[in-house]
Amino acid sequence: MAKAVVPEEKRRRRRPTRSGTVLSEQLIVETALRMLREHGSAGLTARRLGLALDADPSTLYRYFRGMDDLTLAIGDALVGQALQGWRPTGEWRSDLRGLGLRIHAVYVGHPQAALLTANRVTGRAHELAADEAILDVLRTAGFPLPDTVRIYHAFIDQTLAFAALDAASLALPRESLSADEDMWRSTYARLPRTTHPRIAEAAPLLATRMVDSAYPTALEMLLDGAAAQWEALSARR
Amino acid sequence: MAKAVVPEEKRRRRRPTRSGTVLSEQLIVETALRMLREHGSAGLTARRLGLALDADPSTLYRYFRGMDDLTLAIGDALVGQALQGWRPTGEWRSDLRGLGLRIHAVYVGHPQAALLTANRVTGRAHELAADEAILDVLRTAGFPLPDTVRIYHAFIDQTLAFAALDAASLALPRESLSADEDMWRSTYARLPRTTHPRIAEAAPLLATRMVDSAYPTALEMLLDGAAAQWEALSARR
DNA sequence: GGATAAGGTCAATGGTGTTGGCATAAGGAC
DNA sequence: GTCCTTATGCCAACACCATTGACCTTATCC
Repeated sequence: MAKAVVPEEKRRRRRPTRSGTVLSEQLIVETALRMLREHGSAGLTARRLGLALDADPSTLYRYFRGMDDLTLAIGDALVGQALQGWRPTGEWRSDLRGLGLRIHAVYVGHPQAALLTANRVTGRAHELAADEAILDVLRTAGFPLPDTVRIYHAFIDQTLAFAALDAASLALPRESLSADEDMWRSTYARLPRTTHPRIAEAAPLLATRMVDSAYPTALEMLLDGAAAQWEALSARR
Repeated sequence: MAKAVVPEEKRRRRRPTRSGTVLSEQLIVETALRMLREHGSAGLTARRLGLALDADPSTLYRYFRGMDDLTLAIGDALVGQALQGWRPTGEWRSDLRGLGLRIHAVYVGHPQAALLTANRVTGRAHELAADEAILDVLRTAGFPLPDTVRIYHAFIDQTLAFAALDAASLALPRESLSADEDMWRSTYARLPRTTHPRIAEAAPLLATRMVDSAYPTALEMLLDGAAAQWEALSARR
């Protein structure tokens, strides 16, 4: 077996599978995303994916070096989806806010996939495009290079970190096999006031609060910090 | 086989394994932590853990309901380690800072384990104790219940989210089997200026910056926000 | 000292990713 | 239109995984 995988743009022969479907990198990733949504983040297996595609599992290795490579491709597809149709307005603050919320929203919209990919560095095309876009927004706004890099770092890490965490809390309760079933109701709300008074008094509020994401608030605080820096800069000019 | 696992405090008979070692929940978790550090986050398997303990893999099921249950126990051990020796000073701001940095530090100190556990809700003793402590700090400081819950939510989510992300970037490069090998040097630094000008110009700075964690900065901003709220509160009194 | 059952062990089941060898048909050359 | 090359799908096999039911040994209690 050839160790190297033929890159998508070099593919010429499109031989249909036994049952007639014609494979492609895109079709495989899309099917994988659907399977993740339906079967949970542990439900993506080579055999099942082959079954869903009406193809032998080993065929996947003509398109990806392995399941890990496929995982990275799925992650990059999410980033690409987030960037789709986005255009810079020229106002750095709303541009960053838009990018952050878009990325976060797409990940949260595919929680099972996000769980697998949110803390991976893919190095693939869409991820590079996103990084380039963020850096460009900051540089175009006039931030010096060191500030640009610092803000970029905080921004992208915060976005991805919250995306992963929020995805996890969305994905896990639906995992049919996972034992994490609504821990907030089953455990926290039933703690006796004598041993855990603070949790007990806060339990009702916690139950409603913990469902929402803290990301929008945290993002706005980060943008506030960047804005303050920009003010200091223009004052010194 | 009994479906129920005998809880640690109920264990009475301590029968040594064939090779003489005496098992316990604590010993298993400690061994698992060591294996995670040595073999990476995918290197913790029942078979290998059994081998390391000189016991049959199936013995583990006398102590945990399954590998997932063991994972939660590992996570709770990390939280316990973070809380060990911590005492509230009465100054809410430094108390929260201390708790956040401690939790983050322990997770980052066990990256492979953190990767597995950081976005799980264990509902076990140490996690409950940590939540109780955070809530108590805020309530004792005089925050009303709704504010307490909101700040608690942002604080714990941000801490765990960054812990997971930072752990991932620390753990993956050492994963022997993972293809993610120093992506920043191998891919980002070699991008041509023509297609990715912003990444190209920032590459040297990025390479040094991206190694550090953005958590301390983000934590301080969160505390600033909480302090501003506290000021507004005391002004209204 | 004997009874009881906790807890360690064995063997088996059905799942997983991955690979080498093989067959077949797609598409270029003429 | 026919032939050749080889890309690409398929099959069978391998080594690993978690989990479980039955068995047996021995620590602990009375």
